[in-house]
Amino acid sequence: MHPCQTCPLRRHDLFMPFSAEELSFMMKFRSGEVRLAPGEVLFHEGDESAYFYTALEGQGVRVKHLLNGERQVVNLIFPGDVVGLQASLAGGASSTAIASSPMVLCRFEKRRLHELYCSSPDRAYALTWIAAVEEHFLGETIATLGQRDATQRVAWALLKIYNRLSAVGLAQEAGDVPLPLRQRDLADAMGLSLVHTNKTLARLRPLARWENGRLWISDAEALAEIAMTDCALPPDRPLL
Amino acid sequence: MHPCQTCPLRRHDLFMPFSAEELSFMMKFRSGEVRLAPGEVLFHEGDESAYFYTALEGQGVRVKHLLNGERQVVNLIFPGDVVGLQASLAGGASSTAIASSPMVLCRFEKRRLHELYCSSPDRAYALTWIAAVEEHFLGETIATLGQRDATQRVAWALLKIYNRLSAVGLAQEAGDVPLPLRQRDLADAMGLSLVHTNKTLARLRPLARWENGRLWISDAEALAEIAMTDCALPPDRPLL
DNA sequence: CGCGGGTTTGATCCCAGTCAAGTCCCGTGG
DNA sequence: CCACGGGACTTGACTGGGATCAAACCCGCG
Repeated sequence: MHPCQTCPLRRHDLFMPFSAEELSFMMKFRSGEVRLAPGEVLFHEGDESAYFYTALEGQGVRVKHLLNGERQVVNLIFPGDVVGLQASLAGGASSTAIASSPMVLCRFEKRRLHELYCSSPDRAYALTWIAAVEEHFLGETIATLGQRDATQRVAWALLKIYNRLSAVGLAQEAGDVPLPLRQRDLADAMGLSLVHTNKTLARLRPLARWENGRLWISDAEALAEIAMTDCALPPDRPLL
Repeated sequence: MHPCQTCPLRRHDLFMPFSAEELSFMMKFRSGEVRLAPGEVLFHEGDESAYFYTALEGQGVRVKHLLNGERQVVNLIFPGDVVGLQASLAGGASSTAIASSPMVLCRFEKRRLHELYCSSPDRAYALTWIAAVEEHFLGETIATLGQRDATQRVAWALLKIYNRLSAVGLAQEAGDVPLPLRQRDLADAMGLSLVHTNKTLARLRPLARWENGRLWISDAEALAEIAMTDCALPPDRPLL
């Protein structure tokens, strides 16, 4: 019994793809469990994988490599996330999945996906829903990379990460969440240099501290103010 | 009979979500046709739309608005694209869809989506597939915004646009494709200022020209060289 | 003819990338 | 036990790509 089946999973803030009920249903389709040590690779970009996964424990990153050797972290992998579904469907993984901390994942066979679509339309619908949520998030990331400066990007990322992790019950009493990544990972995710990311984190220190693999948010309001999350309505449109 | 039903639709370069056969099947589920004039809005971000669409003719953009008034163009809308599926599923549109040229779209009811999932698993599978492809593309966009400089971004965008449009048969004899957008749109898509986008386009003029709403590519190879599309394999991994 | 939206070009400034040290910490081996 | 080395983090100095400001220019249109 994994923590993710016992902790109160909710579709919180569009961040929790699977409910506990859904997860347990999916368990019938599981084809094994995968355990990764930090730095181990789940799949490489370009791989035509026969599997996709849901993350149960630990954290990782999905990265794309460019010809010049640069890395872009496309997304972080947290407990509850579905990983590699895109790769299974769209003919080859578009990114490499790497564990940042020890991970446990549940493995499913792409082959049986079609079976799932036939036998359980509701679950199939849920899978499409998950893809849609992912798409929503990637859109937000694009807006962040395209329009916000370094301070806003980092504030946005820290808030997103904190909310996502506390939504799956990983927040401790003291209000801190585990975040076993390197600053290099955050830098590559936000399209900033390592050095500048570091300096930005230093400036935000009064509002949020990230040390020893744990993240504290002391002033979420101020962070949100800085991050300037997108407005739901276009400026010229009357507010209701 | 719309051009998109007659022209040879293929799943080309991951860019053509619907085959002609699939499209005609979906036609049974259509609930009407939408025509938009340039500048008209299909849906606003935040809207809880009861519909989603496939684009048949014309082009448009999907934009996110930020609190400071900035715009981010998340994606372009071309004939064959599915629009608003994400909005239908993930509870509210994450972006605003606006027509750049006169558009014709086919409208579907979100309500009947579930029906589709029950009656035709294959089509349901195709829908998830479409979402996965979209996710793939957004990931590439993230890598572009995060890691590439202005010249690379513009070269990448022009190539993508050209390939996408010629894949749906919109290329003329002379090799030009229609691109009725403003430079402002490309700038907002690539996270660059309008001024700098313009200067970059000027520098790329020998390789690609974009005038009067039409785009010519004269040296695709050189453009690809500049764009440095992502490598399928991570650098440290043996090639096979 | 004048107006407004889109495009072009030049001049200036600043955010963030790059280079280069230096610190802290932990694991390894003499 | 301490010396050494390597990896992550920190900090300062310098530079440059792209943002910003400003002013034309080029249409189509009322």
